Amino acid sequence: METGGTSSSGEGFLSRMALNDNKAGMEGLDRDKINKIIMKSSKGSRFYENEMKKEQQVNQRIERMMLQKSHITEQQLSKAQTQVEKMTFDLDRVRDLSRVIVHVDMDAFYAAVETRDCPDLKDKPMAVGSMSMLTTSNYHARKFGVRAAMPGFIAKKLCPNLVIVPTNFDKYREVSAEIREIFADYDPHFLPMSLDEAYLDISEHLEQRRGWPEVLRTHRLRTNDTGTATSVSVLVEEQGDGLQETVEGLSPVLFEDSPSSSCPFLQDAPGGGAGGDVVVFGTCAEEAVREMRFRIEQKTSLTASAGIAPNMMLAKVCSDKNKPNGQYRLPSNRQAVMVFIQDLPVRKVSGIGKVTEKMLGALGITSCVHLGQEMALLALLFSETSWHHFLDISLGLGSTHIERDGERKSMSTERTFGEMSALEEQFSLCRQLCQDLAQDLQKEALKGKTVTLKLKNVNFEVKTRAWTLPCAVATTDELFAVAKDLLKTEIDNVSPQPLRLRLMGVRVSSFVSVDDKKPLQKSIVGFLQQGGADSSSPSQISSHKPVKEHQPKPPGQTQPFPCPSLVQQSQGQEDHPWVPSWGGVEVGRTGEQQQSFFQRARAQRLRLQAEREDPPEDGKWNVLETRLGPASSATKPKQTQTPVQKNPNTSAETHFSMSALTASDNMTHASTANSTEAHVSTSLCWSTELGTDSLTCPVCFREVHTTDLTVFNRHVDQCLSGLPMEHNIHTDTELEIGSSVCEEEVEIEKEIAEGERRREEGVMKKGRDPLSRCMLDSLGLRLDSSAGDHKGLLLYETSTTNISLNAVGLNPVCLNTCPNGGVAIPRGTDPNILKGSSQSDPRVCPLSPGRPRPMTTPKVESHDAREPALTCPVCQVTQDTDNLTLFNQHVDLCLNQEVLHELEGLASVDRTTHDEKLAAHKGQCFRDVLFNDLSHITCHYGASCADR
DNA sequence: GGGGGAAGGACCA
DNA sequence: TTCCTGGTCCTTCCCCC
Repeated sequence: METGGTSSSGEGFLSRMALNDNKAGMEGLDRDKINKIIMKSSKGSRFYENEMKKEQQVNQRIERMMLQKSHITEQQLSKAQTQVEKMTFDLDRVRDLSRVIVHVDMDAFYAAVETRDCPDLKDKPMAVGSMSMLTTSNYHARKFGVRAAMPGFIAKKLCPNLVIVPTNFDKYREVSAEIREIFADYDPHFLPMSLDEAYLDISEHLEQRRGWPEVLRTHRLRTNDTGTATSVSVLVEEQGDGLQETVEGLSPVLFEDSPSSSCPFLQDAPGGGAGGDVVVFGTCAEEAVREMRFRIEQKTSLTASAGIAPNMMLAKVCSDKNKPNGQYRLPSNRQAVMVFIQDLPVRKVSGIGKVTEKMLGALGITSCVHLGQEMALLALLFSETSWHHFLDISLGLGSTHIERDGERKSMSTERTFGEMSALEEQFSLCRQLCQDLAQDLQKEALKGKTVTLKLKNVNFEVKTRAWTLPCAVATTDELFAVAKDLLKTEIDNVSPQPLRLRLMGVRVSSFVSVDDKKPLQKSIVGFLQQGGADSSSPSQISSHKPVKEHQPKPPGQTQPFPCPSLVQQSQGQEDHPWVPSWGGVEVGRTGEQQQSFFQRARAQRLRLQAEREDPPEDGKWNVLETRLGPASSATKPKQTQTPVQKNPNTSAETHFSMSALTASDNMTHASTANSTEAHVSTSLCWSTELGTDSLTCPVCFREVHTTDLTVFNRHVDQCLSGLPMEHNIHTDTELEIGSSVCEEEVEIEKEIAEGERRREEGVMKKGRDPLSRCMLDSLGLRLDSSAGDHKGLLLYETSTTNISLNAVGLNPVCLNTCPNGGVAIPRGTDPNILKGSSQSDPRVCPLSPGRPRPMTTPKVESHDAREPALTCPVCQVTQDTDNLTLFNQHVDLCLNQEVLHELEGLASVDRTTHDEKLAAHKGQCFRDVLFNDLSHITCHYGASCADR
């Protein structure tokens, strides 16, 4: 078949942009004339330039292929031929011709619906879509070369009288639902491919149908207002197994010459078509399909075409054979299939697009018969997957089993727009997309681990950037936390030039296993964010099973952020949906917002999980700083301690440095001294105060008498690190004081490193984990020597029980003896936050001195790890297992129940009172704010930290 | 060398 | 002036084990 792909490169235009007339109603057009108009309209545009680039890439691919072909020896070819023949024999032997598969496709669906609802359009060339893009066109328009996937403005040049009707998907969905009701009568498990198309396996229906009395195959003809019948269906007798081709009347909606009332067979309908009022259909496959199409037409006034064949691939091709308003049956025998395949152009086969067509064309393959002849060559030039597919096609093989309820692999949303360069707009859109996607995910109760950002710049170059997390995410904030970092990376990559976008999309994939698809548990974080954008959204912190997953390394320089933050945004961002959260306070026109301790702790947990799966190369566990990946130079992330740069596109009021966007990720980062480490500073840039001689620290709320943003940022870093009040720095000269804390951290790190080293050497004993000791020491707490081999985790945050205890490295032995009697704080937690309590009694919450621990998890009275039975510390029921994994799962479940219970209790928290108390804390140190924040959780126990 | 993630692209409706 | 959207699958490259 002569196609635009194989012959037009020398004709002065791009073959990939040439008219694709591989569509019903487009036969016999003046392709040259149409192509000239298309090229004239497109040439010089960015789109055209990009298409040219793509065309060159395909040409290069073909060149490489041809080069490869020239090196193939006779021996190789002969060997491949043997392989192909063997495989052909095997495939033929198991060929399944027993099923009757039907592919039904509505004729020019959207256009037909619009024409039905507006009969004036019937005689006019029309298309559905916009000046930017058409989704479909009617058959009048196709005569001008106007087709789906063509920009409206080009279509207008081809056909100046073209009427373009905007899409109305709600309407199409309604009609689609009506059609699907009919499909279900023939195959309750039919497979819808889109609103207007479906595959059905009618084998079972046909078996039943053979025994049906005539009355069950009789359908009444709907009449219009004038009493004339509207059907255009044709009835035919069964004709054995020969090829049957039946072209019928055209759609009454689409075509003027619809032979509706004059249809002769209605009077002479075989099998008892009674007086033109009713139609009786036969029992064979064709009759069943005809009946289906008849009913569709009677119900919707729209026509459908259908293909009947022994497999899906052939059925699809057959449905196109007699379009519109026709059907074609390919008999179920090998000979008929092979005859049918012989002259079939490869492009007609679903799965072979313009690129594959062009590549095959370069090898002289245009029809399926060539495909079979050159299979040995194809086996040497294409991947196994590809040539196996080609072999199937050449033999007329396809799927005979309609895959029902196929599992969704990904979900995404994307938007195309005019050029967008302003950062605020980009981040705002990014958040909007995340929000839309989160809603969609919620509808299907899905959560995924891979978040992908798709960007198309004004030159039509598409980039995708993905990040895979250790646990599944689904909420707006979680998605945005990742997406915004990916976006920021791309912005940085082109900086100082703006990122000029025309499309942005967000996708989630790597959905968690079916077991985890149960309705998502509401987390406390989500709960506390009532009033936020998706307060009802479930949170996806939960990961019952310990995640055993390889944490990918950043893909080279293009991935400056190995683990995008998962720090939640707080509420109150309506004015600036993209405004980042950082350090517990958010700044912007929306004012100051508190970020909960749990949000930060959660980010730490995620980091901890990541580290547990993939320890840093140097073998050290980061306790005090946010590690952003291996420190190897090849993958070392960018330093993003960005100085404030006034963006000319944004007002001073709304401008934020990009560094602020990631500040929240690094809440616990305490060391600003170690500049050689790959980390992101918690620098904050607060341009609302640019131009004044002092800046107010959003952590301690004090004025810092400096206009040097570097100095100011360092101050904020220090505050965020949780330094005691007396060490806070409020002038330029005082800044250096903070370094003493860094030394302390270095000491702790050293000890951790030593401990890890010793552990690796096998000299460590249970309960002597240096990290635990270090943490405890730093807290002034004592480690119970019987605590078992918990990995340095001291616990007190109770609300995160939807993180598996396993995931944070705590086993039931630890649970039993852990001074907190319950839940872990990941080891990444900043000890400085905990220090202030200076508690020596491990049974007392360090955050709430003098108060009982908030965690009410009952302790196990006695336990011996050697005993086969373990008693659940939550429900107190002895479990009939000695398998710790199973036991842990049970404890997880119990704890989750507890959390749900707690959530109910939380609902009664008096937030107003709390907020008032919080306001009173202004001016106090950040640690106080954190403690106060915790009162959100604890006050329902009657032990609010704020009361102290 | 195999497995798996990331990125890009082909293809479809 | 103006060229979509949402999804799946495949290929290639690269890193890690």
